[in-house]
Amino acid sequence: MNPHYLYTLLAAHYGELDWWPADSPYEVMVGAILTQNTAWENVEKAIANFNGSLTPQLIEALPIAELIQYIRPAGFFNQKAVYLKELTAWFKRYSYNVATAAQQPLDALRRELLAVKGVGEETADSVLLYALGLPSFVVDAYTKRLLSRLGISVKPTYRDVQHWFTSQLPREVSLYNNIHACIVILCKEYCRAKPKCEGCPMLSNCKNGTADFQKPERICK
DNA sequence: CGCCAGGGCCATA
DNA sequence: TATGGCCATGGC
Repeated sequence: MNPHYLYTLLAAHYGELDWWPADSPYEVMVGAILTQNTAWENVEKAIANFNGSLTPQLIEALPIAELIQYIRPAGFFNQKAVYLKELTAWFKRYSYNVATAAQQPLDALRRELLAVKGVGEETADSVLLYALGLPSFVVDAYTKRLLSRLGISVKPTYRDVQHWFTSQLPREVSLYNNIHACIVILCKEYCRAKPKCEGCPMLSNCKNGTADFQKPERICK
């Protein structure tokens, strides 16, 4: 199993996606913070509280106590309110303009983001890839779990998993975007902590968490 | 009732 | 550098 083949399998079922459930790049950034260890459905409730007026100007102006009320459904609201303020302050360096920000070198931007309180590796890469459109590969809990269930022996650290993909794939935004998108969509349905395997194109014999992915060769042609 | 969810910070060794 | 406790809501 290699990343190219894995992607072939995923794309065969989910196609070419241009993904991240948000209406604007800034909403991607907000979603990336709010979804930290949180069910996406709760993030949607929080974002809906802004009634379509979720802008960096609003978050900048909003007192923390009020911001907390907006994002309450997403949990961890005391810290996340601060994190949203911090990330928004970072974005302001580029006049709240993703095209301006994206002109900077990728590695410099990544270091900047990692220096923002509340932004770790996954959040940084999500912002770079899905908000700025830069080729930074995103690794999340689903990605690690998928590789584990596939029986792929990679040390489950962010760097090692990321390297497993990027060292063997072309450095392309659309490819990075689609791989992570397919993994999230597949895993939301079938690769939770307690897997639900009926109908999964890649799983078989899942019994109460001990399940493993079927040899993909036997599933996809 | 308990487990889980698209992490990250901070204290400690 | 590598663990462990902590943060909090809502769905099941």
